[in-house]
Amino acid sequence: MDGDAVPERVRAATLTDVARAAGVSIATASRALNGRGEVRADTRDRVFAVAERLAFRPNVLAQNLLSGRTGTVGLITSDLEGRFSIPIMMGAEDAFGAGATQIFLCDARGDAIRERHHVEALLARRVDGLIVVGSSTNPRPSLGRSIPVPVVYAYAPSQEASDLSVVSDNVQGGRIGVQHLIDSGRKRIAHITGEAEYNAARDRAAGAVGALTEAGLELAGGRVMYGPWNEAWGRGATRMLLEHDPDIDAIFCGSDQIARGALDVLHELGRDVPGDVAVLGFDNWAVVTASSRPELSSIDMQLQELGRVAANLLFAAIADDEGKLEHHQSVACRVVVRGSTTPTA
Amino acid sequence: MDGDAVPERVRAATLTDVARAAGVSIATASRALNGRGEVRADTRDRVFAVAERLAFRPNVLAQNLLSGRTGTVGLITSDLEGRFSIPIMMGAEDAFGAGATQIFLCDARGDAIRERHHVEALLARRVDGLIVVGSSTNPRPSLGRSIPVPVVYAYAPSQEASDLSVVSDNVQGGRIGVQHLIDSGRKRIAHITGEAEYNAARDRAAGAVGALTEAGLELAGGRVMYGPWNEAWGRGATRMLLEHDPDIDAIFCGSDQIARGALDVLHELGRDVPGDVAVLGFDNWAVVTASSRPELSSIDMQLQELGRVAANLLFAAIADDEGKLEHHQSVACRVVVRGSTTPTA
DNA sequence: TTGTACGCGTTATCAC
DNA sequence: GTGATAACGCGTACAA
Repeated sequence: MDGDAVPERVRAATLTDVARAAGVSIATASRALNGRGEVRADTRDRVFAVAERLAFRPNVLAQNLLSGRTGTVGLITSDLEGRFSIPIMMGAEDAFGAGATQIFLCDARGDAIRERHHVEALLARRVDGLIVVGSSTNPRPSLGRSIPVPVVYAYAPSQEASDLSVVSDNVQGGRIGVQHLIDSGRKRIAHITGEAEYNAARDRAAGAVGALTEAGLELAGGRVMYGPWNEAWGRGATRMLLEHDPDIDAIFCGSDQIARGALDVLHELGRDVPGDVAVLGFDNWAVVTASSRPELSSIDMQLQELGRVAANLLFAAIADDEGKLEHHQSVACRVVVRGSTTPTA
Repeated sequence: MDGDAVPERVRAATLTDVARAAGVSIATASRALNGRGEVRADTRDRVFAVAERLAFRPNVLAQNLLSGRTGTVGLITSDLEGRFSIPIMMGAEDAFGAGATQIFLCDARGDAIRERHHVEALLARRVDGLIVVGSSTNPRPSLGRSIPVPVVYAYAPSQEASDLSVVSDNVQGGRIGVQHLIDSGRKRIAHITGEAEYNAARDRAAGAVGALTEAGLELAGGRVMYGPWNEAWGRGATRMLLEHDPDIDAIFCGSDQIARGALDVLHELGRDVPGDVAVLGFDNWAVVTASSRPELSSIDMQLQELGRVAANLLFAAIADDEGKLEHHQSVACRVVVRGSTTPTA
């Protein structure tokens, strides 16, 4: 009752199976398949044919046990929505190259206990290294020195200066945002951003104010407007701003969601964007930028690039055993221009 | 120059190290640590103390090589933003329990070649099973029968009926959406949704229309309005709807983004939500629901639960070798009520 | 060119 | 109660 209807799964073939079927020793089979040493051409072909037929896949576990390296890396995140960690993971995947290294993704859900637990599990699996992705840009506690493999902190740096960290350059992000607005002819530029408790907010503001000062301009509204990271604050702050300073011609926002709120209020009040007022966001989050009217210009943190850099750093640390690595690296942001800062052609 | 300043990493301790340090054989050490067989209490304590001191972690690779099981599962997604796969992964992580099973996350980026590649890499790592998360709810090609481990298709079912699939019950989702609107006193209910090429759109529409018919009501607007899955369509469709049928009292949308568009237009036209018109979304995507005015009621697909179900099914398939499993499972949606369908107290 | 034998770190099965 | 020893699947010196 089972001959063909239910194709039962067969045990995966081992090198021994291949060797036996090809009528050679496992050493020869191994050499043939790995291209090591000298193997006669027809022997090699026979082995390959058999391996193909049996769908032989070398047992990576056994290889690892021998080599001491697993070709796996753990990525621990606390970013529940995966908004930051997914692009970072994709970048890391890229950098690790075609399947040579695979990534265990773990979600600590902001819980230190759970994080510790995942670290233990990953170490038991003998990962070659760890990437820890923070949930905000604020420095986070180090996992400590007792970990037998290299650790790279991505997005959120470690509080420990001797650890390896890769972060976004938010100061530069703030700077190029303002530069873009100045370049498109704006002079009265305001800055609405998130909570001052976040380094991201303070750094972006510092960059923005710095660029304004260098250009001999003052911040419109008189001060950086810190508040919640949401649309409601974007709306509220924009209203306050326009009341106090009706002739502003650009609003640089610390997040796309804040910018979205700003856009909505400007629209309600009949201000033309970008004609009267330009609006620039931060994060370049497609969900928000694409659905705004007009489409939202934004600063992109290049998280995928950040993932690549983190992966390369980890890779180097694994290989060099922390020879001479740059312990703190930062990834530059770039401006993505859309209709909210420049008139569409 | 290196005694303490640069705490060089040490090789991870092995069972042999522990045994030697404790002055026992590796067999005894193993027994003591695993609680197998009889070991004298003080011997056990000594072994534990040494293991603790050396930060001994059993090499899972070696254990796996012996047991033939790795306690790992591959999760392959094509959902670039991770909007669906992240909650599904979290659910799976939950179901697999505390660190007993770990998940390799791979992003195929919608590319069949890359997917195949990841499958191969995962099989080489001897994962115990595979979860494949689709990017839409449309049935997707099967990975085929040649895979030596169980495969569960999540979110998007496999085209192959004999494969294991877990999906959201979109028909039921459409049904409970309409029921909620009827329960809150609505009678002229319209339905704006995504592209008809998507099963998700058609299924939700079918459920919605079914529930209306059962209640003796007709669909306002005369037909299901299919269109792009974005805010712009939500806005356009809502305008058309109100022109043709000004006295509708509820709009059920096939996605939160479409609903967001509908809300914006209603707001522009001075219609009160939910007083004049109720708006109900689908996906319960916090980013959108929380930033809407008023906050958006929505249908939740319970993706985390879906992940749990998929993981349990996979687990059962691994254990039972596909004994008597329900090959096709679906997860019910639920209504999440917020201000856009019921007046806030 | 090919085969034999060892070791990677565990667990399990024997003896003692 | 404890200690040798054989697996697990592979790569590789070494011998043939």
